[in-house]
Amino acid sequence: MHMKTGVEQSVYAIILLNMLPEKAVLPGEAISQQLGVSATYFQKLLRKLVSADLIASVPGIKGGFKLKKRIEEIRVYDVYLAIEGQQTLYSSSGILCDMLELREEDRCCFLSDLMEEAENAWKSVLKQKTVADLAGEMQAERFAGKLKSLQAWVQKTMVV
Amino acid sequence: MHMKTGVEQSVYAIILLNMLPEKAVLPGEAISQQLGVSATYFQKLLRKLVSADLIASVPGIKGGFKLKKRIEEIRVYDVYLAIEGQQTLYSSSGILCDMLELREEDRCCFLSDLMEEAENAWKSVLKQKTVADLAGEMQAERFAGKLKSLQAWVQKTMVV
DNA sequence: GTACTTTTACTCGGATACCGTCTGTCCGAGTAATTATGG
DNA sequence: CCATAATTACTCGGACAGACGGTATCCGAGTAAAAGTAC
Repeated sequence: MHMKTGVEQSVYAIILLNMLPEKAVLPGEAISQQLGVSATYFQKLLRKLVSADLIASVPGIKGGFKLKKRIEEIRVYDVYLAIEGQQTLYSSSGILCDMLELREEDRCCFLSDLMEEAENAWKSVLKQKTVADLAGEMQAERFAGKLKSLQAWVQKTMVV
Repeated sequence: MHMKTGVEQSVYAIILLNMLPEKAVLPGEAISQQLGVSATYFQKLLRKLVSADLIASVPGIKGGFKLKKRIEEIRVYDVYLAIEGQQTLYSSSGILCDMLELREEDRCCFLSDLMEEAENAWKSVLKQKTVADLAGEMQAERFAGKLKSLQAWVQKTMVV
């Protein structure tokens, strides 16, 4: 039971894309290189973010990716959902029902109810925080220099 | 990202063991048979519950398992911890630190903090509910007959 | 110079392989009650 | 009848095989800008 690595990668990719000026895009390979992750695999994740309508893609030469929403409108939960899908953390295998030999209409699972409640508590934390909140925490004084380097890299690497 | 099936199995095994009279035990194979799960694999899970001090084992002929704690004192979280271990749901791969080229002492991850907060919210729900609470929900009128059958099976199957 | 073709560098989606973890099986060792054996 | 040995049915822990999902790679197809070509 472990979260996929793609969620972390996606969050920071979105923060990178947020440094782009209007109409500019970043190629997928450049992003993955900056993040230090597998290029071909990360492009699959980028496509998931496109499907989830968080980022937009531009095909062709001078193509790449850019934000579709403002990061203030992208909750961490949205990124999680885009990468992990909407399956629940827990799914009952129906042991209780089998033991009690319940009919179809009587099927129930007290454990499922509890797990659902727990999962909702978990999700609600992820829904309260936006990627903008995280980006804001990076504005601390001690990161200023490195942030500037990153922005310079974006300016240098972006196209159009 | 999915919870192991062993958690559900363990919870209902504990509820079964709770039907035992003092000093009686249930063999591992009988339990797994009642739950309808793989016998050899489930015995591994039972040993995890023993290690976690939730149940006690009696070796030798006429051996088996019985509760070590009262189910009022066993939180669903304890069962989860016994089966899944204490690893966190999320662990940072340090992408942010790598991008900002932070020194060892400056390492941080805002995402980790958020994920930890979310995980704590999730855990707290599982800590609030005991196995006794779940067993109590099974006392509903419509289950009375089947519960009695289960108890009869326990009486028939237990040893000592 | 303009219209057309070719090249280039991207995204897109599927097929496929790798690898770690969860699930499941098997075996030898330890344990304790029962049964068998010998005096 | 009593003490000892063998049998039996469990737990214990490790080794190992299989299934599955996350990770990673590769390829052909589509797309659009740029470069090249013909008139």
